[in-house]
Amino acid sequence: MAKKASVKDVRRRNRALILRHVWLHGPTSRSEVGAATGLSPATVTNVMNELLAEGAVREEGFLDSEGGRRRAIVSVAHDAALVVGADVGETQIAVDVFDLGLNRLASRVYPFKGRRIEVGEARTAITDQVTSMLAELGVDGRRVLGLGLGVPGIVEEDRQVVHAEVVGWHGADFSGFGDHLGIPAYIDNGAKSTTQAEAWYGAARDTDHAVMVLIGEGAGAGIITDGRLYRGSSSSAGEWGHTKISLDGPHCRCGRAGCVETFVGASAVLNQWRGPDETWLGRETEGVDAILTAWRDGDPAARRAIDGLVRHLGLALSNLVNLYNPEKIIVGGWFGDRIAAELLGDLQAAVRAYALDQPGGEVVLVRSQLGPEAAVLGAATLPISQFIESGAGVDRLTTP
Amino acid sequence: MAKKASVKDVRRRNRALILRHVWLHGPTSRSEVGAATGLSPATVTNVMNELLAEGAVREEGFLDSEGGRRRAIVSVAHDAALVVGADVGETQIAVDVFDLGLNRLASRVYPFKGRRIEVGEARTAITDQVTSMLAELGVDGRRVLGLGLGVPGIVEEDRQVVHAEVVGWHGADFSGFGDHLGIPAYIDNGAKSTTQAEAWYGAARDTDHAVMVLIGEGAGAGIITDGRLYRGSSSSAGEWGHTKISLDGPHCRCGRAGCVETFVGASAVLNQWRGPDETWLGRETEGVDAILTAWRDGDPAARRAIDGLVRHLGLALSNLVNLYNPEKIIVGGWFGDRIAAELLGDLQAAVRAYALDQPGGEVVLVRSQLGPEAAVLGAATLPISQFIESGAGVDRLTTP
DNA sequence: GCTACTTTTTTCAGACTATAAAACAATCAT
DNA sequence: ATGATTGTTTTATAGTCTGAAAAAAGTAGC
Repeated sequence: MAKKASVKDVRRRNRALILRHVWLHGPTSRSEVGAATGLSPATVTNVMNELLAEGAVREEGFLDSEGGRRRAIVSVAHDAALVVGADVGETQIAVDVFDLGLNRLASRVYPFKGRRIEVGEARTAITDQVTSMLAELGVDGRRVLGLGLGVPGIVEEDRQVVHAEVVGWHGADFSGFGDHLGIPAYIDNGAKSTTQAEAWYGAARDTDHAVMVLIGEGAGAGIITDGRLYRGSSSSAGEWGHTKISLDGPHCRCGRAGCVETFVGASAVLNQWRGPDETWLGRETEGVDAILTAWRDGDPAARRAIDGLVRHLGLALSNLVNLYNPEKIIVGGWFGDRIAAELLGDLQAAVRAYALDQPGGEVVLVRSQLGPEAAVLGAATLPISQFIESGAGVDRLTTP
Repeated sequence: MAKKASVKDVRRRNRALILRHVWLHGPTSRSEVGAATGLSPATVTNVMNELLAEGAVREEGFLDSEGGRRRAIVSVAHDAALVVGADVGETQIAVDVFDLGLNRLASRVYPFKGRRIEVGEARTAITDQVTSMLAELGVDGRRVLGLGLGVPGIVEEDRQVVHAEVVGWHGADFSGFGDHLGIPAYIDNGAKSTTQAEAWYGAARDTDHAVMVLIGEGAGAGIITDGRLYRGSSSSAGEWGHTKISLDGPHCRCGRAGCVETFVGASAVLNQWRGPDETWLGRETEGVDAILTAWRDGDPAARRAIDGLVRHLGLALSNLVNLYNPEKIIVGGWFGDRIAAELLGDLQAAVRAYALDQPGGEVVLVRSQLGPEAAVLGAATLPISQFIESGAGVDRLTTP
């Protein structure tokens, strides 16, 4: 239930409010922060002085005068620390190192195309990459604010345990991960962290209520409510890919039938087109190029397959619309992005047709803005999000 | 986005915290409130004195000593004000008057079985009933804390506009309702307010994450997250009855096809049994008795129909499990209650089979506890909920 | 260069909060 | 009776935001 409040919570919350504004809308000025947050100038000054002293933000230069005293520019102290983002995708693990302004300083990829990856291998691969990248950059682990990890499946938030039936992870334990690197680790479902990235820097900027769907081989979703990621009781909220839209549809890799994935996933659509005999393993992207070309050329089988995709995806999205009533749906993922490029209008029409009038009439479909980068970027937002929401009470910043 | 905080918010929140505990777990004592909320004894005393002075709570007697000073009993000041709950159901409007302890003081029903009710008629009926009930009780409107209204369809919270396609209400305007009665009116979707009642007094007591489904002719749902009703961007969250589990299922009264309602609603199941030629209009409850009897007697057609119901409902519920990961699912509504009485085990098994292992393995299905009373009771919780969450800053209480 | 005005930022006093510690109150056990 | 125990209130203190006043740093006109 709800927790008690004390005066200290007020400061923590207002610190977070101010810090978030500097982070997402900065560089900015004190007066603008005051206007945006509703806090009095006195409080803004007060809090900002704390943040400056702690090295979380920095003053750099002035804005031109508007007839009076110049506004001092405050921005994130980019180089006060580093963050690491790692994303366990469908075919590779990507690890990037960023500064606090989320500028990419280093990037590595660990591919495992065409096979499953075990938990142990994933842990080792990430640890090795981070170690060597930091060594290359000549940086100590203590200068890293945190390591964000995006993984498939359901993440139990407190226990750091991952359940990803479709890749064979049953209760995979990630607790203590990052300990021997000396870096605090944060873990979340990849679709959720990717959604966070689009919410901060992409198509869902300044949107209070949005749903992002990520479609590749599988399908995932992230839900933004009141400007924040909605997690539900144990972070399983949004396991949309395995909600069912048919009692007896195609067989799914989760062991059940009728899942959304089996209708809108890339190879599902390819199989609809050319039948289950032709295997697309390892060359799904070519396949998708091919079907889209065939579709444009009027190939009847491709038409049928794409038409079926639009209808099933429209229906599956309309369920999210009825249940969450978002202002926007962002379509992403490598396959989702290609579909959106060609079919956004058709999809929008299908969603309108299937959803109830009121929520359906208000929702707008858009294509993801950040593309493939969003996943790693999103993972890196995990430590930063934690940093901001906690009110930045961390001593990992190098005070100048 | 998030709002700024000030010291006054601290008080408001802690007042709400204390008041909620007295309301839901009272009668109680100051020390117990302190233990439950985590607040210091000093703060509890301080806040409690305010609430006593304002007439929101009352001291009545003492608990037996446990080896030291006796604990003073504090409880809700039952007769400090009244609340009215009104529920627009599928066949009738029910209006009840309660005291603040939610003891029923008067009750009225306005039936409209077998036809639709217009918005204007509903408004008039409710107004008339409330007026005459208050007159009968000899109470002035100013002594009423508020009027809670549960309606079908989607309620836009701020604008007080209702969209209920299935009963023909398109943008029905309820703003200003209650004004000429001199009573503040609060309106919400009936499934949501009913869920609130079960969360406060019924099967979802002390449960942080629960989903309640209400099944009658149609189907609705209410979602409890972190102990509170989840509303989404404009209160449409939980429009489960018109999510779709088939592309080309039976025709729905909302004008589309494949809706959950068309598989699990009462007459849908009856039609499955005896075919669409036999009409059950006006005698659905008899029909349900009949099919359940036939099912127990082993009638093959009844078996098929009930079996289909279990599978479709299990699937539809599993989608909610995957999306919200509740600890409990409460099955209610007049038809849902009968199904639950007979088939809860089968339903639970079906949900487990269709949902992902992790969320599915944890969820428990239970039958609603409050029965048909829940709807009106839930409507009455709307003003009370508002009263509590606002920190009880209202001058409608008769100070003794 | 000087003055008047504007805009931004800081300082300061005031009003509220929660809390820890101490005091007070009321009861029980011996 | 007396001391221990439990519940409640009082008191002193530290932390919070805010409005008003002050200060800082410009611009514009002359």
